[in-house]
Amino acid sequence: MSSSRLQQLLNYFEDYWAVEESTVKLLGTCVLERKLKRKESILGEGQLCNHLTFVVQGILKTFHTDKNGNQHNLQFTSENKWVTDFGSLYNNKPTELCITALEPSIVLQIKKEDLFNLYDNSPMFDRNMRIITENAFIEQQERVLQHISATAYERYLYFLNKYPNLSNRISNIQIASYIGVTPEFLSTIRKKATA
Amino acid sequence: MSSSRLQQLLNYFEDYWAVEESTVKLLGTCVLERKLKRKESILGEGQLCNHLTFVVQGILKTFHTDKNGNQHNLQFTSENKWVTDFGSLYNNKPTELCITALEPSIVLQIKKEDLFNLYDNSPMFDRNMRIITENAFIEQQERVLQHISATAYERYLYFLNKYPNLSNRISNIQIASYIGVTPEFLSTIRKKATA
DNA sequence: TAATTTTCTTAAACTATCTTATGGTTCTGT
DNA sequence: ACAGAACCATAAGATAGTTTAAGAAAATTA
Repeated sequence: MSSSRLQQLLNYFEDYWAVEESTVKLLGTCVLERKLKRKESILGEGQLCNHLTFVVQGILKTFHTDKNGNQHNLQFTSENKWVTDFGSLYNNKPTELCITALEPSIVLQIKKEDLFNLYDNSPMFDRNMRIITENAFIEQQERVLQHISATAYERYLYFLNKYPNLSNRISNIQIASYIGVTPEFLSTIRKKATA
Repeated sequence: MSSSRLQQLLNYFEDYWAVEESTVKLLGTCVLERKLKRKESILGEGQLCNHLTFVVQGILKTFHTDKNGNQHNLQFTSENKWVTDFGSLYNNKPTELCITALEPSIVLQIKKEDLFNLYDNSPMFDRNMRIITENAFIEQQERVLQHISATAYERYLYFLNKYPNLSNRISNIQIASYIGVTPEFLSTIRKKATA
């Protein structure tokens, strides 16, 4: 795979801690590169999630399809962010989520076994993943708070403010699904927002 | 402090991994016990969160007060669960949350400095906290999914099903605040649920 | 145990959000 | 560059949830 993409991952880690040479080597041997077309998935409903995925370029959406066939976006993952289904990855349970590229994308993936190996061989890698997960938790908690306390209009403004670059790259249908309203209602919200 | 309460914490950890003797000692020196009356708080809005807290007995609620003075419950923490404000704890930011006892409670607390010390001296403790955080993340993600895809009635049934013991100990006002509706509307939901 | 506070319910009017439908616009793959 | 698909706006009628108010039941405190 392109060494520049591995380098992007290493640069990312270096923002958190001084990566040991042994860990750099380990990553070099186990990191897999994958290119995705628009609409291509790296995880589908009912499958086992076997990878931790780092987005080098592009945007992925993580969504759930309910019993009526409606999709609900849990998360967008863009450059230098991680995505996986922890529940499926750690508990060997078939996933109820689907992870799909919204744009042509490039990702790096670490297989489950290799991930556990990294945890065991690099306490700093382990710690780093704890910190990343803590930050992800804070973000989810903030989202829950919004849903129990804010109106759809406020949630939309918050999204625009927090992800200004994403809102230009993602269709309103995807954004509507993320903030939890119908595309039609987002349309009326947008009129109000620009008035 | 009562050694039986420290023992409860150690038993909890032993479910995850074989705790090293050195870590047991460290915990013995740094774990603080605190008794809480009903309505007493361990964290108030605007303060810095300096502790990780383990509930030995009782129930705590973590809530946010919005600009209109309304409270919104993010989390209930009962026996053998952890609670803290990660955002405030790690980033030294004043918290926007409040953590308050719903019942007379007993908690064990680890100060921030002691927590970091534990992370450094026990990679297994560090790892354990990663796993606990991952599980907390999964739970929050499930909540977000519910709010973007399920109706208040469905969220209530889910809560009853997931926390059957909590729903008997907590007032409906607190539950309404947790699932994100007014107490009045929860009342109409309940009528439907028992019909 | 009595007094006080908190909780739960009901109902009516009101607001936010959804559903369905229609038509024009903009993307996307070939 | 074209054809098909996906996207966006608008509007009217339906549903979900809130607000306000008031009274009864239950829990807490003195």
